[in-house]
Parts: sequence; C-alpha cells; structure tokens
Amino acid sequence: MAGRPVTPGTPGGTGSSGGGGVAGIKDVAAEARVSVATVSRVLNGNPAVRPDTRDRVHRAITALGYRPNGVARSLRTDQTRTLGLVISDVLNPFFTALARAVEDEARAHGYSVVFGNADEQPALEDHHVRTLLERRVDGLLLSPTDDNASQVAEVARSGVPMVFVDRWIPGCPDVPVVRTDGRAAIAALVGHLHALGHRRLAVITGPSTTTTGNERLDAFLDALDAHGLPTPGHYRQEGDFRAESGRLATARFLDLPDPPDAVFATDNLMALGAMDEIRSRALRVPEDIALAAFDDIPWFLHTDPPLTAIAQPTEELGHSAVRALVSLIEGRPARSVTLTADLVPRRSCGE
Amino acid sequence: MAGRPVTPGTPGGTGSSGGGGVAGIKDVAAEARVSVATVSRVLNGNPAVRPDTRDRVHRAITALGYRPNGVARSLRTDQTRTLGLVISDVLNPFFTALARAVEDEARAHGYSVVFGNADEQPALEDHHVRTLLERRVDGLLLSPTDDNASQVAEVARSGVPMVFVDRWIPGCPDVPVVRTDGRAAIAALVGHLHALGHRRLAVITGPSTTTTGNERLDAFLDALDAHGLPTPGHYRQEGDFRAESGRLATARFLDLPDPPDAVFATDNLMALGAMDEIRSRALRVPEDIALAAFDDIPWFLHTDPPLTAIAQPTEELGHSAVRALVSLIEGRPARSVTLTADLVPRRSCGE
DNA sequence: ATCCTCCATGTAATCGTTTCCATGAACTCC
DNA sequence: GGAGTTCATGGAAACGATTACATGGAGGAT
Repeated sequence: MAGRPVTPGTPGGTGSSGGGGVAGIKDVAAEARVSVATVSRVLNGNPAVRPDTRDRVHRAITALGYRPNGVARSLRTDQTRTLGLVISDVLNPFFTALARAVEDEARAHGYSVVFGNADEQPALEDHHVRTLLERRVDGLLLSPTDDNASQVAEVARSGVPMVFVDRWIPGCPDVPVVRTDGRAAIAALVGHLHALGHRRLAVITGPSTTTTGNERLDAFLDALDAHGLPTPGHYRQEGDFRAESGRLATARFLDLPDPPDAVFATDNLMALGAMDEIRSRALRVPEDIALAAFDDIPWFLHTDPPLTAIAQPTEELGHSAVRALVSLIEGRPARSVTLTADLVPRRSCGE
Repeated sequence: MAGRPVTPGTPGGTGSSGGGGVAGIKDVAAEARVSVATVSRVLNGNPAVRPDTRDRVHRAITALGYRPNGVARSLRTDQTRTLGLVISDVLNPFFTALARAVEDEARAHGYSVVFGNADEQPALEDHHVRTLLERRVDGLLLSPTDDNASQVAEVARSGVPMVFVDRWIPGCPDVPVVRTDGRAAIAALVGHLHALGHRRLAVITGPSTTTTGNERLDAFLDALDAHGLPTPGHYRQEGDFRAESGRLATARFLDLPDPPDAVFATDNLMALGAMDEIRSRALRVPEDIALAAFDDIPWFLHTDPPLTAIAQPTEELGHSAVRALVSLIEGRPARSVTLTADLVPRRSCGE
C-alpha cells in the first residue's frame, strides 16, 4: 500500500547508494572509477572494454556484492526471461512431472518459470493468466481448464507468445499445441480388456469442456464400437479430473443393477478415487472389477493390485512445449507437436 | 541478446503508443483526456478523483485493453509482490503439497510465487536463489538442500526477508523456521513396531547435511534406545531422499546375513524405492519385512499393503511459512513455528 | 607533421510507472 | 467581498538499468 517515500536526493550525486541500501550500478561505477555505461558493458559481455577496466569492474562488483536489478533491466530491454505456466492441478502427479520438465528445459534456455495452479477452476486460471501478463512474462504455457476462450483472446491481443500443452482450446489456429494422442493406446486398452473377457466397460471422463476429456471419451467409444461392445449411457460418468469425482462416479457404477466389470478412469486422480470406493465396498480388483487409468505414475507399480495405465511421454511433452514457446519468443515460427501414449498392462485388468 | 532498438521518439509526444505496441498509461491518459497522474490514481484506488473522471478513465482502460506494466510498477515502488520458493524436489508429493499450500496462502495475501526446483542439488539451489534475488522477489522461502550457508549469507546481505520451511540451516538466528517436529511420532512408530514384535529395526536416513535427515535419525536412535533395542551401524543407510537411494539401501539391508525385520524410510520417495526392491525379491510386507515412511500421501492408502506413515500437517506448514514471510516483508517481526506430526498406522508393519 | 581511423569510454535519453508538489477553481466564513 | 480551505488535477522527477551517440586519444598512412 504505502510504497517507498521518494526522497529528492542530490542531483548528479552518488545516486542509489546513499545510505545503506543495496548497491546499484552507480555504486559499482564509482567504486571502479568508470561510468555506468562501462559497468553495463561488462555486465553484458560487450567486448569493447579493455581487459584491465573489465577486471576493475569485476573487482568492484564482488567488493560491493552487487547484483543487477532484473526489474530495471526488464523494463529497459522489454524482456523478463520468464515463462508463465498455468497448469490445471499441481497435486496431480502428471502435471507435477510436466512442470518439472518445463522448468528443466526453460532453465536450459535461460528462462525462469512462474507457475500458476488453476486447481481446475476457470476463475483461478483467469486470475493467473492476468497476473502473468501484468508481470510481462515473455511467453505463456497454458493447459486450459475449460474451453472458454476469453482469456486466450486477451493473451493473443497482448501479443504474448503462447503454446497450449496437454489440453487446448479449439479454434485457435495461431496457438501451437503440444500434446499426446491417446487414441491408439486407448484402443489397445479396450482390446486388452476385451481379450481378458471384460464386456461391460465403463468410463469416467474428464469435463466435457476439456479437449482431453472429449478425446479420451471419443477414443474409448470408438474402440468399444470396433469390438461390437455396447455403450450404454449409464456406463459413462463425467468427473472433474480429481479423486473425489472418481470415487463418486465409481459409486454410481457399483450401485447399478448391472454394474460394469471394468472401469477406465481418464486420469490418475480419478483412478485413485475409484480405488477408494472399490476398497470401501470390499470388492477385489480385478476379480470383481477391472480398473485402468490414463496417465501412469510410479506409485501405480505398488498399488494393490498394480494398475494398468496409459503412459504419456511427460518429459518430452514439457521439453517440446518449451522449445516451441522459445521459438515463438525469438520470432521463429513454431509447429504443433503430437506425441503418442503407450499402454502399460499390469494386473488390475486380469492376468 | 539483441534487445529492442531505441528510437529517439518525439519529445513530449504520445509516448509509448506510437504504432501498434501495447497500450501504456500515456495512451490511456490521452484517450481519457487526463494526465498520467490521474490515471495512476484511478489504478491505485486513490479516492481523490472525481467519480466522472474515474469513469472516463475506466472506459479508456477497457477501450484500449490496457494492462498495467508490472515491471515498471515494481521498479518504481521497489516491490514485486512476488515470493520465491526454492524446494528440494518437485516430484516429491510432500513438496508438491507444500508448494500448493504456499501458493494458496500467498495468493490470499496478493503475492505470486516463483518456484525453483533444486532437485536435491546444492548447485541448482544456488542458481535459483541467485535468480530469484536478481528478480527482486519480496521474500524467500527456502528448504535448504544442504547445510552450506553461503547462499544464505548472500540473501541476508541482500536484505531480502527469508523463512526456512521444513528444513533449515543451523546458526541462522535471524531466519524464522517453520517446520514439523517428528520426534514424538517417530517414538510412537518405534513403539508400534516393538509392540508388533519387531526387534531388528533399520533406517534409511536423508543426507546428514540436512536437518530433517539428522533429526529423524536422532529421534529414531533415541527411541530404539528407550526400548533397549540395539542400533548396529549396518542397520543405518544414508539415502538422498529419492527413490533410487531407497532401493539401494534396502538392497544392502536384505543382503545382510541378519537382515532387519523392519525398515523405516525417512521420506516417501525412499519408501517407494524400498518397496521396489522388496517386490523384486518376491518378499512380502509385513510378513517378511515391515515398512514405514515419513510423510504420508494419498497413495499410501492403496499400496500393497497400505503403508504406515508419519503425517505432517503440510498445508498448515505452507500457510504458516507464508504468514511468517509476509510479516517480515511488511516490517513486522516473525516467530518460528513448530508443528507436530502424527503416526498413521496401517498394515505395512503388521496387524 | 597532418589527417584519418579506430578504439575505449562517457553523457544522456529512455523504458512505464508512482508520487511530490504546484496550480487554480470552487467553497466557506466573517 | 476578500481571505483562507479544500479539492481535483497536472507537471515533472525519480526508480536502475541499456544503449545510441559524442568525445578524445593513440596509431597509421601519406
């Protein structure tokens, strides 16, 4: 609120040094007996500085413990060397792994990453996009929570480069999409379930406002069709990609007069919820009901039983997304990238 | 590298608007036919603006899609409304949950959070601290990877408020510590194991350069002592808080002529590694060997068998840490906070 | 010896805000 | 009706860096 009081100061004086504040470029210049321009040149590796001058400046820098002010630098150069990443849910291990991959690749390119956790709430997502834009990030990585394009329009208007990762919003031809195509893996999963004798296959989808939610459902229905399996509406429940919704959906399935003999959760958190519910009813997986999930995580190896899952190349996803975004930032074009997912069969669907 | 070329521009002209760039406060002022000072007042909720003027400015803002430049604002006000959080490992669900709690509380106070993932590497941690300091975060939340205090000294010198969370560095009396005391819970765990008949208790510790590593080991040894149990050196292996080290340590234990009948992993990732190794040898938990972990996570309910764990109040930890840091930032004093952990017994140590 | 070139360095404008102070208009009060 | 108040607004100086342009000295060519 209050801000810092502005003291008039001595015009042409030592500048920022004054009393006991943090050393500024002027202090370094004074200490090294050169101009601020020269200090700046040394800072930026400009070769037009004599070696001895350069040394003198370096000594002054260490003597004063000077650290360049990134804010001032950003204002002048109009770049923050910062990327914004808005993800849907930090507690979801898939997004955590993605975030980590993004940070790694960004650091390799000399960028920091500011995260925003949308928690699957469009309003929070909006908040983060707005904040990141105000902070003038050089580029934005977005995994949209719903298909509301209002924020995206704003971003586009602001001219900030943007890339969609994992999920995207239809009708944004200028925004590259880096994602995984799960169709083939889902088809393989349905084949796997069919081969193991399961015929009543149910699915817990994500929100229909997300592309991943729709795509996974479509692929699942197509695959059922290909195997001549029925697709009754009550074998389909919409979740919100979080554990509780998976539990609820599973409860509805199990309350049915003819419960499914296999459940496919379209993300790992909903699979966790499904397991909660199945366990609370003292049912066994896969004998009583089979279970499979989209997104593989290390814990799935050790669940009871080990869970069959569809694994995305998460790391590659994050790296590609950053590469695309950096291209855009540096004025080069960027193309969309589509990777493929793999089925990892374990015991949860049967032997 | 190149930066933006600086064009001389018309002195006293329209300023930043010029061609097709992003609208600046000058453009808003021109559009609303007021001075930039008035626009700034409206932006900052200064009451000394006539309502009709305020409306005019608001209309201009929306008409131009103006978004204040946070970088310029930060330069002027000397605050970024940003907190830095350097955590040891994003892939560790404990830190993920912590990060989420931190972000929530920070947002409630009007701050954004910039994350740095140290990946348990001191060099990376240094990099992030340096970067965050250059970006002039208003405060720093640190969970130090080792006990090297060099970076901390730098931070202290830079005058940036700092709070340690979870782990800390001894000998920094001015830095508040927000952490969990696990001693009682560890004593309870040892009692639990003893009551179930286990006598050969082994521990996988964290690095001895971390306070949490030392504290958990000490508490464990003290508890063993209290029960009159031996503490042979080969029942102690130092890990690095990551899965692979837990696997390795467990392998060493199992290769012993007299392997332990219970293993306590001092974090969840090392417990995961331990399970990997136990499973690969076709041993059963808890019949062949009991297993318990520090840090509880949702998946532990569904592992085979459900894992006994020590749960930290993660959310409260994150919230308290942010509150302490915000206090410091606003010039108020901040006290250290110590919370307590609880034992959550499940099947992995016996019935 | 003179002029030209090149190189290292300094001077000052600039980025987009915030905020101190000055200004002038509209009131109030006697 | 004049003097003092209050109030809304504008002008201009910062914040700390980068960088175009000016400057002056050394060295080379003639």
